[in-house]
Amino acid sequence: MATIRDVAKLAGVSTTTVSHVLNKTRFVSAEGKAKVEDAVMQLNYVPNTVARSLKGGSSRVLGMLVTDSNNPFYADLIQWVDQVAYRHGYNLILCNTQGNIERAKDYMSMLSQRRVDGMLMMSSDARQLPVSSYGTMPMVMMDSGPDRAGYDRILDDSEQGGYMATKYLLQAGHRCIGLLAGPLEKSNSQNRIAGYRRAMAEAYVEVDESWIQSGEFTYEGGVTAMTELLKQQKKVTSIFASNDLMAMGAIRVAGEHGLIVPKDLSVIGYDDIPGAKYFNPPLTTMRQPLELMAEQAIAMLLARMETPESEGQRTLLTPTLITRDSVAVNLA
Amino acid sequence: MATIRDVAKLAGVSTTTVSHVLNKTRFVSAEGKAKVEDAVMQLNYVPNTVARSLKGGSSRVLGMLVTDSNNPFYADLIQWVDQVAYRHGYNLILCNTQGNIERAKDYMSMLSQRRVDGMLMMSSDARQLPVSSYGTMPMVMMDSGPDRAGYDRILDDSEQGGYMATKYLLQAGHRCIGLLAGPLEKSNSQNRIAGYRRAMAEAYVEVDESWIQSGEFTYEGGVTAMTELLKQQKKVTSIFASNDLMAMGAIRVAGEHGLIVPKDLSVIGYDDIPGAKYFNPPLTTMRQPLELMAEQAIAMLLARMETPESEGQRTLLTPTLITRDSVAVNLA
DNA sequence: GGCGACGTCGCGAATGGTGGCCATGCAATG
DNA sequence: CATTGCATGGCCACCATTCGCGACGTCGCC
Repeated sequence: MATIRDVAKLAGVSTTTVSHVLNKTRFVSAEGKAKVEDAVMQLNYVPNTVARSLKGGSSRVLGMLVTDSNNPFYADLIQWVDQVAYRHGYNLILCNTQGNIERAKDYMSMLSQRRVDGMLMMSSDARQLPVSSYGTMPMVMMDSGPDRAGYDRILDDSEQGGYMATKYLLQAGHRCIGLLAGPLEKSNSQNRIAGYRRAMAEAYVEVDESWIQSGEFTYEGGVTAMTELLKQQKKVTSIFASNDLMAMGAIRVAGEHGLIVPKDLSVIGYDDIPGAKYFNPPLTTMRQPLELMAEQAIAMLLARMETPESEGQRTLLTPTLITRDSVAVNLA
Repeated sequence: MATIRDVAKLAGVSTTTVSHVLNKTRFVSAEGKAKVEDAVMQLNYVPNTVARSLKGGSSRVLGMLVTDSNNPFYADLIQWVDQVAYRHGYNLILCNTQGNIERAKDYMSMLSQRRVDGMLMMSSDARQLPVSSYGTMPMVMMDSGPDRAGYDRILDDSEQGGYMATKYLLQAGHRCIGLLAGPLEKSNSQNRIAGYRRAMAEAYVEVDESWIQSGEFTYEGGVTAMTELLKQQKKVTSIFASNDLMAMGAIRVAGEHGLIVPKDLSVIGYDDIPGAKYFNPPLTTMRQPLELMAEQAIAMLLARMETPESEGQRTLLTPTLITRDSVAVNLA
C-alpha cells in the first residue's frame, strides 16, 4: 500500500507538504496542491489512520459493551448509537458479552489496548467489572445498576414509566392489575414496581402481593411469571409487563389458557421494541426514547473526553405511552 | 499512560526484554520475567495495540457493513459473527449503511483508512459500491446479489429453501398457495420464487400468477403484498412468505379480514428470526443456519487474508424447516 | 543597498512497539 | 589456558504520520 512518502516522492514535495494538503492544515500553493492530488490519485493512496492515531493519541473509535446485541431493545439502541457516532466521525467496536464476565473483562482489556477514545456500557455485567482498574477511560453507563462515582450514566426513568403504564391501565377501568416484574435485584425492575405501587396507591387500589410475579427480562421470563400469576386465586384483568418480550410471553401463555388479548385480558408492555407494533395484537407499551438516549450518551462521552476529571453526570429520560391494541378500554 | 519504555526503566531492562516477556516471543530468565511483571503491575501498563498494528501491519479488526443492524435477521447474524470473530481474536467495527450509498462509501473509506484486516458485507448496497477501487481488501459478501469476481460469497440456498417451504405446504394438503415474494430484482427473491415453482410443478399444481405478490422484505412489505393478494379472485388457503417479517405483516392483514391463522389460513415464513417463535401464533418457517454462516464467513475471510490472490469461493447453505403453529396440517 | 516582512515549504524528532542482529559473560571442553 | 558454545538480553532501525522550528527566496521600503 502506498504511503505518504510515496506520494511525496511522486509529487516532488516533502511528506510535510503532502500531510498539509491532505489535512488542509496550512497554506500550500495551488501548484503544490495539484501535484499532490495527482500523486494521490495515481497511487490510490489511502492515509493510514493507525499511524495517525499513534501520533495524535486519539483513535476516533468507541467501544460498545452489550450483553446481547440480538436483544431487540439493544439492537435498536445500538443502531441509534452507531448513527450518532457516525455523525460525529466515530466508529464503533461491538462487543457482545453474552452475560459472561470473563468475556466482558477480555473485551474491556482489548478495548483499552486498542486505545478506544471511550466506552459505552450497555450491559448489566459491566457492574461486576473492576471498572476502576481501567484508569480514566471515559465511559458512560447505559444500564440499570446503582450509581457509581466517576462515570456518567444515562437511563430511563423507570419509576415514572411504571407509574404511567399503571395509571393508563387504571384509567382504562382496570382495578386488578398484575405486574410482571423483571429480576428483583435490578434497579429498573425495582423502579417499575415502585411506579406501579405509586399509581395504585394514588387510585386507592390495594395491591394483592400475589399480583406481582418476577422473571427474566425475556420472552421465557414472561412465560414463567405469567404462568405463576395465573395460578393465583385472585384473578387479574390486566397486566403491566416490565418489558415487551415479557408481555409477548405472557400473551402466549394467556392464549394457551383461552384468554384473548385484549378481550379477556389487557396487557401493556415496556420499551416499544420494533416487534411490538408487529405483534398480534399490536402492543400498547411505554416507549423509551432511544434516539435521544443515543444522542445524550454520545454527547456525555464526548464531553467527558474533553474534561476527564469532571464529576459524574446522571441523565434520566422519560418514556412515553404508545397506545395500540393490547389494552381494552372500558370507560364505565 | 505508561509506555513500554517506562516499564523497561522501572524493571531495569531494555524495552526489547519487556516486549519479549509480554509476547512470550523469546526466552527470558525467571528473574527478568518477574521484574518486568512487577513493573507492569505497578505502572498499570497496557500495551498499545495501535503501535503494534503500525509495526506489524495487522490490526486484528474486521469491518462489518450492514444495511440495518436493527433488522432482526441481521441482528442475529451479527451476534454470531461477533461471537466467532471473538474466538479468533478479532474485533468488529459495526457500520450501518441505512440503505444509503453515500454512507456506505464513507464507511468503506473509513474502514480502509483504519487498515482493517478484512470486511464482511451484509448489505445489498454493497452491490453498488465500486468495490474494485478498494484494492485487494479481503472481503466476503453475505448478500443476495449476483456473483462477482474476486470476492468470496456465502449465502442461503434460496431455491432449495423455497422448494422445501412450498413442498411442506403441499404435503400439508394445500393446493392454493400464495407467495409473498421479496423485491423482484433481488436474487434471493427470484430463487425463492423458482423453488416455489419447482415444488408446485412437481406436485402438478398449476400456479395462478395472481398468487404471487411482491413487496419489500419488511413487515410493511408483507402488509402491502398480502393486501394485494386478498384482492384477487382466486383465493388461497396458505401462504409462503419470503421472510418472517413479511409473514407477520401478512398475518396481521389476514386478522383484519377476519382470517385466523392457522385455522383459515396457513402461513410459512423464512429466516426464523428470534421473534418467530414468540409470535402469535408461533411461526412455522425456514431457518437459515446463522451460526454456520458466521463460522464459514469468518473462515473464508481468514483464508483470503492468508492468500489474497486465491479465486473467489462460493458457499451455499441449506435452510431447515422449523414447524410451529402457523400451518394447519390437513392430511386428508 | 540593506533589512525586515512575508509566502512557501522542508528537516527531523517523536509517537509506542517489534525484531534482526550482535554483544557480553560464563561454563565446558580440549 | 584458549577456544567454543550457550544463555541472556541490549541496540537500533523501522512502521506512517504529524508538527515545531527554521530555511530560503522575493519584494518593498527607507
